[in-house]
Amino acid sequence: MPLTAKQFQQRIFKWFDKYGRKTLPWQIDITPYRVWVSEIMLQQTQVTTVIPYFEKFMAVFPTVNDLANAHEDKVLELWTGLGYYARARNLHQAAKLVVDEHAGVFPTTVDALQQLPGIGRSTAGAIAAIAMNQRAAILDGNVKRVLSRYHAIDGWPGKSTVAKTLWELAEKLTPDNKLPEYTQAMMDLGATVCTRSQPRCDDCPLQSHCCAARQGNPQDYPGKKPKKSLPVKQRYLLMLCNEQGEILLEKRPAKGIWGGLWSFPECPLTDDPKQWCQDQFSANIIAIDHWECFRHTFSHYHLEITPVKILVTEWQSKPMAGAQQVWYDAEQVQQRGLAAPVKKLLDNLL
DNA sequence: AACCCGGGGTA
DNA sequence: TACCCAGGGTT
Repeated sequence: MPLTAKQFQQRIFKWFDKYGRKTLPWQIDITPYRVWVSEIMLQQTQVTTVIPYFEKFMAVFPTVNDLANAHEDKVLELWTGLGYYARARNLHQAAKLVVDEHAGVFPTTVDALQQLPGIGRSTAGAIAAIAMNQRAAILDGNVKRVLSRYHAIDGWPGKSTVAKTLWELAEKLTPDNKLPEYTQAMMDLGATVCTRSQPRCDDCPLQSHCCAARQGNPQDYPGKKPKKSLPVKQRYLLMLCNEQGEILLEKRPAKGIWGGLWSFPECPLTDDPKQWCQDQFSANIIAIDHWECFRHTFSHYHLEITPVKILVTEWQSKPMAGAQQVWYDAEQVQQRGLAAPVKKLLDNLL
């Protein structure tokens, strides 16, 4: 016989009292703003990575008002290295909406929260449950893993039928009280016991009623995403340096890869970077140095980057369509939002 | 190298 | 509804 919802919750609460995490930065001084920022950062990113970013972010933007009034460049700078930069742009946009359309007060229903950019069903549920003690379900990666094992639910949770089943389960098991504790407990259980590989079933409060544990194959749940082979793109990244020791960066368009971040000018591998540089910029090239090619992988393609360091004089910039280009010194470069490989190259350059 | 992740956008 | 897009870290 499966556990009733009440019995399930009792086991979860008892486990959380003993083993749950209670001193994460966003669990201290709980406010909707702090919970919201933490939940956005925790999408796609693990707790240990998020902590220093969260601390820095809160030091610079202590309130939603501070964030709303910030420049996007500053927000992206603080996001550098976290990835999925649309999260930062949505966060900034949502802060403006909270200030302009909700008088600086977070909406208090799941539906209203979900209207804000970057907040979907699970994140809305987490904010409502953790910061507002509302009866709202979450279904993040941890909870998907716990529930799909507990009920041996086959199939990849990215499929709508599987997601629907999991959401129904999550809603049914959500208690009426102590929502912050329950929500944190489910995430903690997935993060520390019901882990993706080598789950510690002997330490799990649900073991005796877990279908996957009984079958002896918890690692088979949740079902895996169907994989496809990734195409490879090749690019030169042109690290243009002038005689003042400055470096040319250009702001990327808001949409697409590395949206809104600062990067090096790119040229296709089919072109000669020296020729391309002269054509594009009417630059006088003093020295050119090809660095070793390396690979950066996105979720949908591999990018093979060949960095080329080019020392130029007699700079005549031809304005490129929509490209904002600026010469930065070593100091200023660090204060821009940068994609991880660009940051790595700049670190080597300086 | 394979795998994981919550939400936005589009056909 | 069913895809595609987006970037890091971990295993």
